[in-house]
Amino acid sequence: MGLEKGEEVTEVMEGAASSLFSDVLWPGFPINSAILDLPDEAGGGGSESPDFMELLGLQDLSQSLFNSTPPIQTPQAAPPAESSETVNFPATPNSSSMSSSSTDAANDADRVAQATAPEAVGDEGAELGRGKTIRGSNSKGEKKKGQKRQREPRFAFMTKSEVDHLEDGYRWRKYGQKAVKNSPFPRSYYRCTSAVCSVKKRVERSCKDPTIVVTTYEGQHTHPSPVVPRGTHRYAPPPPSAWSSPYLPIFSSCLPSTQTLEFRQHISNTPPFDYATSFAASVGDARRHREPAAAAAAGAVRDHGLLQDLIPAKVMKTDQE
DNA sequence: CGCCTTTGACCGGCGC
DNA sequence: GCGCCGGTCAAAGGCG
Repeated sequence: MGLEKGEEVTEVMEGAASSLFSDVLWPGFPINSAILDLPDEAGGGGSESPDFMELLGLQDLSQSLFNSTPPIQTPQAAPPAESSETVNFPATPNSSSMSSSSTDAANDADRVAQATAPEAVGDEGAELGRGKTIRGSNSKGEKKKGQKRQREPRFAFMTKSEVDHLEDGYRWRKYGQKAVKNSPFPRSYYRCTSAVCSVKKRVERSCKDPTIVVTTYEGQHTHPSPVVPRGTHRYAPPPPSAWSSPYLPIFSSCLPSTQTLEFRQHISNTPPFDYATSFAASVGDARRHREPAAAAAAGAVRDHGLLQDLIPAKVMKTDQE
């Protein structure tokens, strides 16, 4: 199902409520990023989703983003070799900026809402599903008819990037890849490699704009984000408060009370807890096959003090109001 | 050797 | 009931 036109869109946050997030604003989050805070249950159903980007005025939003937000200049962050973009964001060395107007994203959000299997409730269920539970005898038996599984909070980032899998400080294991209908690009499925963590993420490219990567996180990391890379680099881990639940209430409080879609323009609204820190850490995980620039960039974005430099004064002002 | 990706198959939900 | 589609599993292979 997804968001139908005419369906309520409670929040298209363009500066409001930002103070809520100001203290947790991930300094490394791409300025030109769009965050799709996906409803827990958008209704499921039809795969043909409406263009909710359009619905939300994202098109205009993204345009204004690119037009009004000057490229963030960060002395530390050299443009990654992989990126041909000149507008780079320090926190995402392999991603340059963000925003999109693609219906692909809409589809994604829509699909996300309907996609996940209904058995697992919370981390436990999801993790069980990792094994045989889903296929096992109890998965069906435990599910009550007509009762859908509660989903993990999901959060979609649309990032303009040349690489599909954006480093976010966590270690992920790819467990699947599927061709997506109406899209020439496959969707990749990743799971956090931590045994105690069941966070998943999906990565796919927008069919409308192949330079845009839609990353959808599901679940909540139950461990510190900085999985120390096996490589040479490590970034400064976020404070414990950043990777445990404290931010969750904030996140939760922002979830629409009704089944609505919420689009957050991160400039004024932060991604929730570890999604933010996760991304903040992203560049840090330069692990293999990532350019050294990532490491440099990682160091560049740790300091919240840079926030002022990263966010246009205008935005900051808005943020404080 | 450990970890990761790839990839075909399988499963379940949903629409027709 | 059937078919489509998304999500997941797991074996095999690759890489450092």
